[in-house]
Amino acid sequence: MQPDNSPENSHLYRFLAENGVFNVGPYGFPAMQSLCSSSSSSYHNYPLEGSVITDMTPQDRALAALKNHKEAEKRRRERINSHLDKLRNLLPCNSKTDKASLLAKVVQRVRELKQQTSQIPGLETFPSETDEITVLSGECSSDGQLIFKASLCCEDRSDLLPDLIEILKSLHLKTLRAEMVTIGGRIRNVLIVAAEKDHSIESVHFLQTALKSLLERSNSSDRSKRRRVLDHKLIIQ
Amino acid sequence: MQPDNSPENSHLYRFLAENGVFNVGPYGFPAMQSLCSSSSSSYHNYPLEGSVITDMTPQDRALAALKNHKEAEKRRRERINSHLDKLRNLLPCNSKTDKASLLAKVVQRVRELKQQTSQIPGLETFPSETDEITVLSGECSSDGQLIFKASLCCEDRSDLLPDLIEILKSLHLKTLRAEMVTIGGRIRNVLIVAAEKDHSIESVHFLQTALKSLLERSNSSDRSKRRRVLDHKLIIQ
DNA sequence: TCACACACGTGAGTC
DNA sequence: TGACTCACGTGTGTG
Repeated sequence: MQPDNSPENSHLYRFLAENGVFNVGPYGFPAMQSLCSSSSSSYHNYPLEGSVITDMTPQDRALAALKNHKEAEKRRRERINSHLDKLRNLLPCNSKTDKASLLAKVVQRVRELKQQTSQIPGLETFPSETDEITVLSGECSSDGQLIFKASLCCEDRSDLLPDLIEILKSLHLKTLRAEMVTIGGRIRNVLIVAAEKDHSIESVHFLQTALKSLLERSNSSDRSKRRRVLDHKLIIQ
Repeated sequence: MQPDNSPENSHLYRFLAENGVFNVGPYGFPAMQSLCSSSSSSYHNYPLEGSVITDMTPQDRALAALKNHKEAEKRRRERINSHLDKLRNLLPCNSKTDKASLLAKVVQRVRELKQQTSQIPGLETFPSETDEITVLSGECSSDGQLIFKASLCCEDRSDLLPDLIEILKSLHLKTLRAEMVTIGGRIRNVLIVAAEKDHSIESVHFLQTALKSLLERSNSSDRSKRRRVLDHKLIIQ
């Protein structure tokens, strides 16, 4: 913890004091009401808001900005550290492991887990009774593309595939691998797709919502008209 | 980037200069040979090592320490940031996502992946043809315990279970759940174990090596004596 | 202009 | 003692 007589703001304060611009407070600070609260409702706290805004000298403004900056930076640090603490609880390490080692563990763990989930040969491809959508982001390839896996499980219908292809086309996603398994009128689609890195986040998000609407369209269609589709397994690679 | 006329070391430098202790260099720094190299062979770089170590005044020592400190801190930052960059490539985000958002994504992703790997009902528990050991660290519970999963797949033998129990007892691991599946003379053991948080990392490591030696013991035993064990599935919960 | 994110150098604490 | 980590306030760049 920084003591109260710390040299923070030293240059500005010294300059301002030497030029007799204002009377400094007991800690070298001008008396200034802090409206900062611990409530999360207001993300931004303007220290002078609502109080004496009238006749603010440029020096006052600079000081207020500095104070604001200082507090914002503190909030930023707290945000980062809170996530690090979450990761500490998510991984096998005590609360005292340092940031670098923690992040090294996280990298290793994410790689492990990704490898594990990718090594599920049969189970993931089998159609289940419940509707599912998963869009799993993968690693970035060296040429700036993002490769990810999308899985969709729902009632089978004849125009599902054209709809799916339309979605992929409109999102400029390149299908590297497609696996389709149907059984008992249900279908599971597992796609390995490549997206431009620049729009990867948006693509993943858009694909997820597009698949959701696709699934809702399937559910809203008349169930009584359900055709019996021949069970088959199709892998395009 | 900090400009050369930055006020860094201002207090110390001013103090030293005002007391005429040394002649400052062109940037306010005393002329000092930096032996810092970019080679990774020497992790620590002592700026005055190998040069004029004789007649070091206390001020020189303080300055050298400060310089050392500054450089060490820079290395620390670089280490942390390099791990963050790795995570950026591991996740679906471009290189410009800020630290806090990146870490938020990482937390979310690790949770996703952990949930996925835990939801593999049949495949993971089925004995495979090859020997396997996996010790997967899990989340820390609120009371400071680390819960993790250990999986062992090898040839079945009558004294495997006693050996396993012995290992768990010696490592002070509490078995919360044990699942055993045998088929064709092979066995898969999946254990959910709790370890004290203080020794969690060591426990995970020790368990891994203990299981490895257990597996080697199985392999070195005479294969011709292999009994035919009745296939069964046993779940203790 | 200003809110935000980052790197930096530094004081403090820990082992 | 010194090597190490961390929080802090600050300067700077960006949108």
